[in-house]
Amino acid sequence: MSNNSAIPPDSPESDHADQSNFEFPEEYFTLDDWLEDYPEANLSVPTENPVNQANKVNDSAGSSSLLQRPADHNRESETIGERREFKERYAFKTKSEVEILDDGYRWRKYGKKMVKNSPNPRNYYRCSVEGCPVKKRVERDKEDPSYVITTYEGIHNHQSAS
DNA sequence: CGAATTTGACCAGCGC
DNA sequence: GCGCTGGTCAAATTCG
Repeated sequence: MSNNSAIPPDSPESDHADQSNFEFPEEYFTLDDWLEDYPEANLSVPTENPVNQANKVNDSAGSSSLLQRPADHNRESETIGERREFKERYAFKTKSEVEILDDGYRWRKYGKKMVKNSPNPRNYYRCSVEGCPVKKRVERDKEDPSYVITTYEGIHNHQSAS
């Protein structure tokens, strides 16, 4: 953690469940930032090259630029010998007390696992809507339990159902 | 009653 | 070849 300078003292977690105008907390990090703090994840996570991945970078006030659909982010992986199905992956680090942030979609927990990188368990969620290949991975920060790392994987192909 | 959640076990991939 | 970590599924349970 060396890129965070301004942390809002307020954490809207149970303020309101408005799926139509849902907004991510002001404090969040991109996958790139996440990998900076968790270089080990880069080794385990089959992500692409983090070098040209900085196309969705934000400066400080860009809050909705990351919330857009990752349509421009999907691309086939070709690289190294074996081609693997590239999947859209978005990691956000938010300051929340609860990991069940209502983002407008219904998530069904399908697994819990304890990772070695953190003393905290990692929760696996999946979209309750059939046909939605979207998966969500929620994990608490190993140093700051107040922070929650939410990793979205996939794209919703249906309207927000709640 | 139905759906969602829980925990445990199993499986797969990768490393050594 | 074996071990480890991570991920997923399944069955049982609980809540609404």
